[in-house]
Order: sequence, then structure tokens, then C-alpha cells
Amino acid sequence: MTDRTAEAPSSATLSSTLVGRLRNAIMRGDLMPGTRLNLDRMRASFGVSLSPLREALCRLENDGLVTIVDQRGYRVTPVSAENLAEVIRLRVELEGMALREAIQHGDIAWEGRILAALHQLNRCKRSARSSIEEQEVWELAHRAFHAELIAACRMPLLQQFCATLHDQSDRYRRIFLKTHTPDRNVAEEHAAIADAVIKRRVREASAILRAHIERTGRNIQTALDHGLCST
Amino acid sequence: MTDRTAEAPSSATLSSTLVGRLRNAIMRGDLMPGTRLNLDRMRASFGVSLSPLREALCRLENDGLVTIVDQRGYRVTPVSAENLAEVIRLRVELEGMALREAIQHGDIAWEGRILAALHQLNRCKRSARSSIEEQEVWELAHRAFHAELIAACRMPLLQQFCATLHDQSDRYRRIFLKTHTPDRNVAEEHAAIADAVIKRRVREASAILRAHIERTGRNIQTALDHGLCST
DNA sequence: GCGCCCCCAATCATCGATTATTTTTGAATC
DNA sequence: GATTCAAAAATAATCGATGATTGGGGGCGC
Repeated sequence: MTDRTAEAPSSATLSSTLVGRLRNAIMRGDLMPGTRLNLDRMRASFGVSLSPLREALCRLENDGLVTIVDQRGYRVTPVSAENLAEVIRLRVELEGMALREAIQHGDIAWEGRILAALHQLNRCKRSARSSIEEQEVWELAHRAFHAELIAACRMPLLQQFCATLHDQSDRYRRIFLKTHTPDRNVAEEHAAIADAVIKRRVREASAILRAHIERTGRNIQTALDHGLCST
Repeated sequence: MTDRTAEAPSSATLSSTLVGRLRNAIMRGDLMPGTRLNLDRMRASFGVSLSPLREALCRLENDGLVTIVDQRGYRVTPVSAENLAEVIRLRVELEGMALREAIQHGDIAWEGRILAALHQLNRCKRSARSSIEEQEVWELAHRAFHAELIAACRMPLLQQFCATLHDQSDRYRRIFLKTHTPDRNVAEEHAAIADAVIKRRVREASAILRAHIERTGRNIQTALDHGLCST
């Protein structure tokens, strides 16, 4: 899986950097779900040749952000209420499993990293009037916090699945809750999860995480229903 | 995800057919874990250009059969006891979840398809003296049976995860249990699963499936430990 | 003799052009 | 007016060649 946090520092191949750029464009909704991705035009607008572009799109297909049909090109993966429901459901199950494992295996240093990630996240301003850059920083910190929660689970494949699902879930949130100001105190929820995790309260932690994910899911689902009706 | 059953009938792009050929080569152990995949030599031996080759390898990376390192080429994903353990663990959890959902949602036609798949599977001869082709047919039927069990779960993403994990698990089995004659009556286990599923006995079905997966896992793990020591 | 640096061969990454496929368009027919 | 077929335009897939990057081996200084 491509690293989402570090922006390809040294040994970055052109394809890899493209993956990052395209991922951001899709996640933030610059490229809306269902959009056809014309190769020639993309080649022109990104200033690259077809080979790295194809490779980047192929890698994004793995993350479920792009859909390929042989001989018929690429498009941004469409959205649907059913797909969102499945993403949320799987996030609950898989992140829950990962969290339980992490609590079982994590050491003190891991607890420290969770607190650090939480602190970093809380330092991000996030309101309706935040600049794009500020929001972007919050997204990164938010992603990092959730990743850290399950980082100690010793199951790399599972972490990868969770990352993929989180990507897809974030895309929905960022597109359909774009105008939606945070209605609930998300920061408190994060703090509660971190607290329960560090106190090694397995049941409590996974219950809060589940609620956290499902609440977000319901909010998106509502917005999605309205959005799809009006379109 | 690429279709594993149909061998790219009509609108097959060169890359797609390559994916199938390479997947088979890796799954059956012609290309052993860890092998470096030299692009030039492969280009020559498959008689294609670099573009479709790269694309095929990229798609196989998604399935976890090939590992890419920027600027340093491709290699067949290595194996390890830890990885195998995680694959088995995740198969148990995810296929279990999928099976429970399928039992809940499946209709009569689905039951019929399960029985059909089981029948097809039982008609395959499988012994130490089977020809390669016969073994290949069994592998396909086996895969189809397991896929059918969870086909009614209404969770396409979950099915995809299961398919990926099954691929990885099958690779281990086919490489490390190559000489190993089936020690137990696998056919009976399959019949028992199908029976429990059709009788809608959720707990019983998932318990048998779990045992089925874990037993195979233990056998592979044993062979793997010996194999890795002797190498 | 040992370690470091630079150069060369091998190999991966990228490009621009060519070929094959799909989609559109437009004219002829029913 | 709708339908069907064929040619043309658009677009995707593939190729062969060119431009980077890496890793190994010989030469130089210490």
C-alpha cells in the first residue's frame, strides 16, 4: 500500500507522486464520483506520459478510488448508499478487531504515540471557516490518529484493509459533509477512545470506536440521500 | 478485482490475460516466493512489451502476490510464518462474517448453486497421481465452491477481501502442500459445510468453516516450518 | 592492507508514436 | 420518423526507443 502520510520524499517515482496527487483530487472531491478519466486530457493536465498515469490509476484501483473497465477506460469509483453502508460496516468490524489486538499487544511507547497523535490532532483548528490548508492538516492528523490506534495490532494485512476502508469512508465524508459543520464534539470522542485504549479497556474502547464510526456513517448517509435525490 | 474463473473470453486486454498467466505461475509455484522479476526477461519470455507487463504486475500487487519497490523492481511476494498466520486468521474472521450474512440473505436459488458447486467439486478426482490438469480443475472447482458459499452476503467489498485472502492462502497450500496427499476427508468437510448452510444453522456452519480453514492452515504451517528450516 | 569514491553495466522508468478498439455521426432504408 | 449500417472520429492499448537510477567493481588516497 502506498504511504499516505509522507509525500514521497526522495526515491519517488513519477507514478508514485501521481498516485498521491490523484488520491487527493479524488478524496477532496475535485474529481467527483463517476467522472470519466480521459487519459489524453489527464496526460496533458498533469504533464506526464501515459505509462506512469496508467500505473497510478491502476494503483488507485486497489484502494477502490478508481474503477477500470477493459478497453473502456477509467472512472472515479461511483458512490452509493449500499457501498457506504458496507464500508461503514466493515470499518466497524475490522477496525474493531484491529483495536482489540492492538490493545493486547501494544506497549508503553505505543500509548505515548497515541497521546502524541491525539495532541497533534487537537492542535488543529477545524471549523467552517478554516482554510483549505488547515482542513488538509486536520485530515492528515485525523488519519494518523486512527492509524496509530491500530498500529500495534501486528497484523499488516488487516491494517492495510483498514486503511483502504478509511480512505473510502473519508472520501464520502469529505464530499458529502463538505458544508456540514461538525455537529458533535468529535474531539471528545477521540479523547475518550484514547483514554479507554490506554487504560486497556477493550470492550469500552471498541464500543466507543464503533459508535464513533457509525455516527459519522449515519451523518454521511443522511447527506448522501439528500444529495442523490437533489441531483 | 480481476475475475479468476473466466479466462478473459472476448474483450480481454493483453494486460488482463497476462494477469491470469502470471497469477497461475505464482500460485502453482512456478515462480517461487521471493523471486526477482526481471522486466526485460519477462518481456522476452511472454512476448509482450513493457507497458502491459507493468500493468499486470501492478494489478497482482493488489492481490498481494507481487511486491513492488520503487526504482528497484518487482518480486514475487515472499512468504513467512507470520504472514500465513495472519492470512488464516483473517480468512476465519472475514469468511465467517460473510457466511453469516449469506445465510441470512440467501434464497433457494443460492442453495441450489451451492449444491451444484459441491457436486462439481466432488466430481473432480484428486489424488497424488492426478494429472496437473485434473488438479487445476479441482482448484477451480474448490475456489468456486468457497466463493458460492459467501456469494449471497450482499457485501461486494467483503467478498473481494475474501477472494484476495483465499488467493494468498491457496498459494501457500499449493506450494507447501505440493507433495502432501490429502490426509483428511476434505470432501466430507465441504459437504458438512454445505449441509449446515442450507439448513441455515449459522453457528454450526461458521464453526465447521472455521475448523476447515484452520486445519488447512496448521498443515501448511507445519510444512512451511520444515521447508524454511531445510532451505 | 583497508576504506572511500567514482565510473560502468544492468535495470527500471518514462516518453512519443503506432495500432486496435470503441463510440459517434450521418446517410440510406424501411 | 425511427432504425440500421458504415465510415470517421475519439479514445484506449501497445510498442520500441530514450532517459534515469541503482549496485557492483576497480582505482586512488590514507
